[in-house]
Amino acid sequence: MGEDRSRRRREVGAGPLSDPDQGRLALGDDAAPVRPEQFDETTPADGHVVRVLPDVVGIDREFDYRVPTAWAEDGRADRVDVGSMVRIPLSGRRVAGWVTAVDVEPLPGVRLVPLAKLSGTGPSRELIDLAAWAAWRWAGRRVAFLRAASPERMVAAIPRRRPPPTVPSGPRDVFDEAFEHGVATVRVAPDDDGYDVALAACRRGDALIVTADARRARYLAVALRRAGITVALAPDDWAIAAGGATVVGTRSAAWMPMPELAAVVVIDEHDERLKEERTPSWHARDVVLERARRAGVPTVLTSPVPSLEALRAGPLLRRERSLERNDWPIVDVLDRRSDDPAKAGPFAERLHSHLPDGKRIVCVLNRTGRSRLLACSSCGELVRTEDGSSIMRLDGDELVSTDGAERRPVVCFHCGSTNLKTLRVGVERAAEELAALIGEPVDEVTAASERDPTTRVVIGTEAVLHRMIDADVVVFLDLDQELLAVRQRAAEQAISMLAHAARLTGGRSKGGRIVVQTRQPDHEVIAAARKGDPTIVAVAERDRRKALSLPPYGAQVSVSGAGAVDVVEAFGSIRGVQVRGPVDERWLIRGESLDPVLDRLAEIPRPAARVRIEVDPLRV
DNA sequence: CGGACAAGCTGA
DNA sequence: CAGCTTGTCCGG
Repeated sequence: MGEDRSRRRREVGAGPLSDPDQGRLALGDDAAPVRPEQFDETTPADGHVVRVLPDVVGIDREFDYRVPTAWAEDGRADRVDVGSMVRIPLSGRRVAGWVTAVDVEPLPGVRLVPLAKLSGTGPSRELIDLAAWAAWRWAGRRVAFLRAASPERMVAAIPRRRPPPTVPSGPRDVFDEAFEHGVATVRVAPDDDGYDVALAACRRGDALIVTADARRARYLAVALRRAGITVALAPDDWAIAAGGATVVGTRSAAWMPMPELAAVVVIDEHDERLKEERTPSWHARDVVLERARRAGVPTVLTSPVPSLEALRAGPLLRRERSLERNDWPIVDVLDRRSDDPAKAGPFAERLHSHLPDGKRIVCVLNRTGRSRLLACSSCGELVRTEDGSSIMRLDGDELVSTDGAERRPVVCFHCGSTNLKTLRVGVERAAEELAALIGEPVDEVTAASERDPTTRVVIGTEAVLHRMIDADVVVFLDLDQELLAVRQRAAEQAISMLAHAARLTGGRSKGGRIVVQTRQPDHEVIAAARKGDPTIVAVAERDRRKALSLPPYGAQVSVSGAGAVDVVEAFGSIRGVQVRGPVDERWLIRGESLDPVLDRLAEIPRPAARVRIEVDPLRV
C-alpha cells in the first residue's frame, strides 16, 4: 500500500479547465467535476495503483488506475481491494469495473488517471480467478462471469455473520459417506427432495447447494433455516453470503461469495437447466466442481439419472437394486404398433383403462419440432432408415432420412406396403379429443400458459412436468418423438423426462404409475424406467459416446453467428480435431480432448461480428 | 462497448 | 468537395 496516502490533498477544482483532453473527461455519467490532479504525472507515488477490468463486453483487457489521494482521508483507500467494484474513466466515459489487482507496478508510458468512484464490494479473488478459468472453459469473456459473481445491487458493507449454526446431527447416512470421496455421485430416488444431502453438507460447515429448480431452492432454504442454519438464498442474499453462510440457489448460486466454503452439493445434476442458455453457456455443475477442487472441499452430486459427466467425476453410490426399483413408478407400455392403423389418433385404444377415475392425470405430448413422423398404415411400424437409427420423412415422392444421406421410394421397409400415414397431432387437438374420451374437461398447459390448471386431467408439452407438483399417473402420448429425435443426447433427455414424471407420481410403493405410448417398447430408455435402473441407459450412452469421442469423452464446440466464419478460419487446424460445417450456418469443432481446442479458442481474436460459441452443447 | 478518426461514397 | 456512411482502432 502506498505510504503517502495520508498526504494532504492538493488544491482541486481550481480555475477553468485548460487541458485540451479534459473536455471529454468531464463528460462522465456521474457528472463529477474533473480535477486537475488527475493529470499530474509528477507524483506517481500518490495513491497506489490498481488494475481494473472494465465491465464492458468487447474489451476484456485490464487497465491501471490510481487510487485518488483524497480517498485516504475517509478510509475509502483502504477498502479498495481485489474484487472491489469501481467506476473508472475510460476513453471519455465512465464505466463500471472490477479491481483485479492492487499495488501493481504500472506499465511505463501510460498516463494514469484516478478511479472515479468506489461503488461497493464484489467477487473475491478466488471467484475472479474462477471467472478466468470459466472464460477459458466456455470460451467466453471474464466480464460475463464476473457479472454473475457480483451482487445485483451494490453492497456497501458486509454484515457480520450470525452465531455459528447448530446443525442437527442425525444418523450417519450415505451422503455423509459420499462427502468423504472428494467427489461422488449419489443416485437418489426420483422424488428425493434433496433435504438429506443438503443437511449432510451443512454438517461440514457452510455449504454451497445448487439446484436446477427455483422452487426446490426456496423449499430447501426454508427447510434448512427451520433447522437453525444461516442460509443465503441466491442471488438475493448476496451480502449475507459474503458474511459467511450456507448458500442455496439455482445456477446463479455457483458464483455466490462463500468465505468459508466447506462442502458443495448439486441436486439433480443431470438437469439441463443447470446450463446457462446465453453465451457463454456455462454449466453450474462443472463450475462448482472446479470451485470445490480449488477450495479443497468435497462435492456431492445427486440425481435419479446421473449424467455421464457426473459418473466420470467420481464414484457412484447407490442403494440396493430392490430398493431403487421401488423408487420408480410402475411403467405401463402401450405398444402402438398393435393399434388399428386406420384410426390411430393420439391415444391408444387401451389407454382409457389406464386413466382411472378420480386420479390426477398428467398427459405429455411434446410437439416441439415439426418433423413429420410417418408410420405404415398396414403394419404400424415407423418409417425408418435401413439400420433403424433415424426416422425418414416425405420429400416429394421419396422418403429421405433426416441427414439426407438415405433415400428410397415410399415403401414400408418392414412389410412392403406403400400406404403410409402421417402421425402428428398437436396438444391443442389432443386436449379436445382427450376431453371427449374421458367425458370431462381437460386443461392444456404449455410453457406460455399463464394460469394453473384446475382440472383433474391436464395435458401439455414437456413444460407441464415443470408446472405440476404431483400426479397419480403421467402419460407420455408419444415418447417416440423423444426416443427418435436426431439429437446426440436424445436417450438421456428421454430418461430424464421419465425421471421427472416419476418425481410427480412417486415410486410404485406410493402407487405411482407412468404410461408410455410407443412403437418401440423394447427401447433401452423404456427398459431402464420399467426396471428403475438408469444404468441401462448410461452404459449404452457411454459406449456410444466413447466410440464417437463425444463429451465427456471428447470435445465438441459449436460456432455460429455472423462472425463464425472468422473464428473457424482463425482456428485453423489442430491434430486430432475436425471442423465440420457449416450446417445451417453453424460449425462443429470436434476433437478427442477439450484442452487443445479451448487453448486455441482462447488465443484467437474475437471478430467484431457476433459469434456464439457453445462448448459441450446439449442440443445437437 | 462506444467514441474518434479516416477512408470511401454520393450528389450537384 | 461538403456531408454523410462505413470501417478500424483503441481505451490506463
